[in-house]
Amino acid sequence: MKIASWNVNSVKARLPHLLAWLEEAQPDVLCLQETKCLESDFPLLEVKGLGYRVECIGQRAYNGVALVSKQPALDIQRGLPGAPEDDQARYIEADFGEVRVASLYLPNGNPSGTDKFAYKLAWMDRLYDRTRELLRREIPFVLAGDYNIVPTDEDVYDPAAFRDDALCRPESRARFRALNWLGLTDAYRAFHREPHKYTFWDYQSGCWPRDWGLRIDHLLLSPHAADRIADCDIDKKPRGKDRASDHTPIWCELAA
DNA sequence: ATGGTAGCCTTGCTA
Repeated sequence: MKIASWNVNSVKARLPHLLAWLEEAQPDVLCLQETKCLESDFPLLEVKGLGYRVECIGQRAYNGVALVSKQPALDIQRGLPGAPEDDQARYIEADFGEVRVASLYLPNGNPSGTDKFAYKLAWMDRLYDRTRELLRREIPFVLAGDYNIVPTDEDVYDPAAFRDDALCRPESRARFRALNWLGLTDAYRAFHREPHKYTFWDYQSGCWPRDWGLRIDHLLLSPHAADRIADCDIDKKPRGKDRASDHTPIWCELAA
């Protein structure tokens, strides 16, 4: 079972690249972030034309997450529990066979020290609580998405320049570590130890051609899912296309 | 030299 995650930075602007990647990579479940459209505006027909189903939550212009899958999504959870007043479209979770998959778009949180940063930390606390609830069920699950967290200084091209960035702040990293210490596995790091491997390259300043990137898109696996992991990698090809997203897909393969 | 780019249905905000 192949599970992937990709922040597409507008599903409508990225539709040709999305369709091409689905055809080529053939994921069983693809988690999308920053779809940037209402659910009613998601390009369903084109995606369904490739044999995929879509479950999504959206809002106008910002955020938006989706689960694109070959088999139907069951027991769908829309939104991250714990804050009924939070109307940002950043979390959706569902069962695909016996594996539960979440597509999450964690708040960026910049600038550090503002209400946006506080929202990021509070959102991470809610994700921690949700993860504990899922672990209690003792099922295989994958938390996939744009975490907006650079786990260590080996995951950013210029650690000094990003020291005070919300993606690198100690408060952000501590919460990401706490999540991992619940017993989750960073799928990429289970297969690749080399530093300075990235999933995001800013549009500005020639970051892509210089390989100035960040590793901020992650697949975190529950123990039962980690037992089955067969492979994981970052697919850099989509980032090199014209009119690319600033993120590129990451995927993992779980043995049957 | 505090720049640069992309996407939003915007005239600034978010990233």
